Amino acid sequence: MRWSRYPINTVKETPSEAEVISHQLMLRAGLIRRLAAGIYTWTPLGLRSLRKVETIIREEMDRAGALEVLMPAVQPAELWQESGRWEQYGPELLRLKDRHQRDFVIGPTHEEVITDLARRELKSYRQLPVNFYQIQVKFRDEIRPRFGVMRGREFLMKDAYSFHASQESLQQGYDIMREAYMRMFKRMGLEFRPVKADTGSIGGTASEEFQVLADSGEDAIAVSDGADQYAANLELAPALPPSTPRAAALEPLAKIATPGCRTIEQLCTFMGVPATKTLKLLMVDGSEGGVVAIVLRGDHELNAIKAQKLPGVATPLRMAAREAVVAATGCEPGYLGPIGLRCPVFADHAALTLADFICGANELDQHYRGVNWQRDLPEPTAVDVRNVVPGDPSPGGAGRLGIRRGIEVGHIFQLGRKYSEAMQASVLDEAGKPVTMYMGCYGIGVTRIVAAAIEQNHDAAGILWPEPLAPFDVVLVPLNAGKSPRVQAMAESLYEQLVARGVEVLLDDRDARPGVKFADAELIGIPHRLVISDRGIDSGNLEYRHRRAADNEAWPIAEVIERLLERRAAGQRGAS
RNA sequence: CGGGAUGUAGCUCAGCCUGGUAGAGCACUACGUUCGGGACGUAGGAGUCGGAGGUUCAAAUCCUCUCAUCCCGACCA
Repeated sequence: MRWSRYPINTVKETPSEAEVISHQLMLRAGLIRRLAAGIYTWTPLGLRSLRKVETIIREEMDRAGALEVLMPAVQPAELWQESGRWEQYGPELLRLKDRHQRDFVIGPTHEEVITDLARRELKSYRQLPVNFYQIQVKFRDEIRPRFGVMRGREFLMKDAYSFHASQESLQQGYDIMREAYMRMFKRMGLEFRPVKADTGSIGGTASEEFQVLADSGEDAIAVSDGADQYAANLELAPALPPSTPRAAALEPLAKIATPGCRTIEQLCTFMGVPATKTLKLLMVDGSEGGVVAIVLRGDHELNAIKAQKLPGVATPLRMAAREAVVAATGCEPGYLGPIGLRCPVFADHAALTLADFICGANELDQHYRGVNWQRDLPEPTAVDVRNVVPGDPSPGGAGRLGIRRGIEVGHIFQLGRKYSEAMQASVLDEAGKPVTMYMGCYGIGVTRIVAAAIEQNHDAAGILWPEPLAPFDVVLVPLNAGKSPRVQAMAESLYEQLVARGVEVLLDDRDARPGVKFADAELIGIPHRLVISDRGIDSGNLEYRHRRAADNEAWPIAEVIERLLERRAAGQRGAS
C-alpha cells in the first residue's frame, strides 16, 4: 500500500474526549472516528488490525470444530419474552418498533436466536455436540460508554453457543473452548489470565473470564502469588475466614461523644485508632421490604455480588434509603452500629474476630468503644461479604492474593439448561425420549481486544503493535525520493519484491520531511521499518529498526529482503 | 437517573466576567526556500459561535428553555 493513496490522518494533539491511552492513540493514529457516544467508525487502517483479530479468532474457532453462522442484529421481541429477558433486561436493551408497531430489539447477545435455531434444526442426539459461532455487531445501551471502543455501545463480538446431550459433554465442549481461547490470546501476543467469574445476567454455572492485564482495566482481579495459580474476579474471590481466634475482651464498654464523625476515616482521625479496630454497618434493602444490616471491619469494602446472595437481601443489591435507615434504627447514617438492632444482621468473618472494637451507637454523634461480641451483644450470622484485599490467603490453598486490574476480553459459561428449558429446545435420545439440551456460551469482545492490545503495548511515541495484530508488517521510508531517483527506484523495487513475497508493506511515498515520516510510522506502530536514503545506498547498507528496538541496524542491501522475511516470521510466532 | 463541566474553523483552544466588524496554533490549498526526528516564509480556503426563544439600538458575550458531549456518582454507617 502506498501511503499517498491511503487515508491515514494522524494528529499531534490529543483529542480532549479521550481519557485512556488506547483511546488517545487510536484517535491520534486515525484508527477510529467517533460518530456518536460509544459508536465508532473504523478507518481503513484501523479495520486492518480489527480484521487480524477476527482472523485469529476464526481460525482457532474453526480448528476447535465450531461452525460459523451469521445471525440478525435485529430480533423480534417474542423470543425475548419467551426467555423471560424482555422483562429482566433493563434499559441496556435497545428496543424499537417497526412500521407495524411490532416490538424488536437490537441484539445485545444472541442466546434466544441461537436457541430458536437449535430447537428447529437439531432433532437427534446424534447431531450433538455442536458449536455455532458468529462474529457480529452487538448493541448494548450502556449507562456510561467510555474509553473509546473499550466500552462502546456498538461493538463487534464473537459469540459461540454449544449444544450437548449431557453435562459431561458440555464440560468437554467447555474445555475445548477454553483451550481455543488460550491459543487465540497467546497468538495475539497479549498478556492475559483466565479468571473465575460471576455469571451475571446471562446465568448458568461454571464461568471464566479472560482478562488482559492493564492498569487502566475496569475489572479488579485477585491473583495468587502461590503455586495454586488461583485467579478470580474480585467480585467472586472468597475471603477465607481468619484462622486466628478472637482476642480476649480487655476494655470495658463505653459510650463516647464523636461529633461530626460520620465516616470511618473521620472516626479514626478523631480517635487516633486504625480502621482495623473499627466496625461499620451498612443497611441494604431486604427482599420483602424492610432492611438488612451488614457488618464489616472498618477498612473493608462490601462485595455486592456476595451481599445480594445473602438470604433476605434484595437482588440486585440496593443500599437502603436514608428514611428506611432512620425508621429501622432511629438514627441517621454515620453512627450506626450492631448493638440493639432489630433488623436481620449479618457480619463478615473479619468483623467477628475483632475484640475491643469501636462502632456506632445508633445515636447522633455517639459511638461505643471497647465493644466485644458475646459480652456486649449477640454474635450475628458469620458470612463472607467483603472484597478480598492484598495479602489475604489464596482460596486455592497456596500463596497470598494480590489485586491487579484487567480488561475483560473473553468470557466463557456453562449455561446448562436455562435457555433450552425456557424455550423447549430438546432432541431425542437413544431411547427416543426428548432430552433438554445443555448449552455453553462463549464470548469475545473483538473490538475491545484492539484497544486492550494498545493499552498493553505502547510507548511515548505511539502504538507498539503485537506483530500478529499490526495493520502492516513493514513500513518503507524513502528519504528525499523526490530529488534522488536511485532512492526512489530502490524503494519501488523493495516494495514490489516484498509484496510479491506476501508481506504487508506500507510505502511512505509522501513528499514529507524525514521527521514527519518517522513520527507517523512510530505513532501507527508498524513493527518493522526500513529507511532508504542516499547515505545508506552509498554505504551499501539500508537502515532497519524494529519498533520496539532502541537502535538501528545496518543491513547489506542484498540481504534486506531475506532478513526482513526472517524477522517477520519470528515476530509472527510471538518472538518479538 | 442524580451531581458537575463543556459546546466558537477538521483538531486543540482563546474571546464571554465588563454586549459594539469572530481570533490563534495545528491541519488543509498554492508558490518559494528547506530536507535524517513533527521546518520556514508569502498568499489563501474554511466557523448559521450546538439549537430555539427572550432582553437590547446592538448578543459568541446577558436571561430562559432545549439538545449534545465529557467527567463523577452504593463503598456511608
